[in-house]
Amino acid sequence: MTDQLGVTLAGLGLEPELIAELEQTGRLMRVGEDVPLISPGMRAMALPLVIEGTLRIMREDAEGNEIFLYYLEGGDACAMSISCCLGTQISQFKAVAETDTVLWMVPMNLVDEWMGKYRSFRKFVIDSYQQRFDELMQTVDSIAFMNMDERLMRYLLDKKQSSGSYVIHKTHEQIAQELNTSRVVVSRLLKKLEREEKVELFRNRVEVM
DNA sequence: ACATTAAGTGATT
DNA sequence: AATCACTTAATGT
Repeated sequence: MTDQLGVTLAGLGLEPELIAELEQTGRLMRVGEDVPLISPGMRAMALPLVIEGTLRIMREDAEGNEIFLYYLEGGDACAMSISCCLGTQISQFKAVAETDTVLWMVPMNLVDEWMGKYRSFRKFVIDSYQQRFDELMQTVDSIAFMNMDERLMRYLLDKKQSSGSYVIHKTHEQIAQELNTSRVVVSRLLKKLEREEKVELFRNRVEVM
């Protein structure tokens, strides 16, 4: 078995001492596809670093309506859990494994300590925060200013990029839930995109051209 | 063969 | 864009 953790950490540009600490104090966690990692209201005890797979980050209201926000991929840290750690400690977001995912969980108290101790870690956290913020703003834009068809197309392309595959294994119903709209609307828009030859439709599957 | 789930579509608001 | 109502197609038992 290859040391995927080592590979991931090496790509982050961190000090060797920090990497050693990371490897010593963290623990491995596997999350199966569609298994929720955290829901709003839960307390985050550790900072998840994605080693393999993808996490889907969503906003969810009390009625269970949810909106897709962005994906976390290999090498990404969950910036929102850092805000949990430094602030209220209560999650405002929902994270679900999009595929089978391997995570390296780092205790929150150490995250705080390392921010002061290691320059590279401070930069990593801030950069990661900046990246998430940018993605979040794109999503805000798409919800506020874009039509549903543009939003859908953006969602499909986003998914394509994060998974590295043009095949999307989701039902119209699932897509509708993530965009917080109705299945009928998604079906209609997908059909339109198919006529424009931007996608191809199958049962339980959408292929992006 | 029957039930269930996914997807397509017209009409209405 | 949302909802209803209905149809058709695919899949599971």
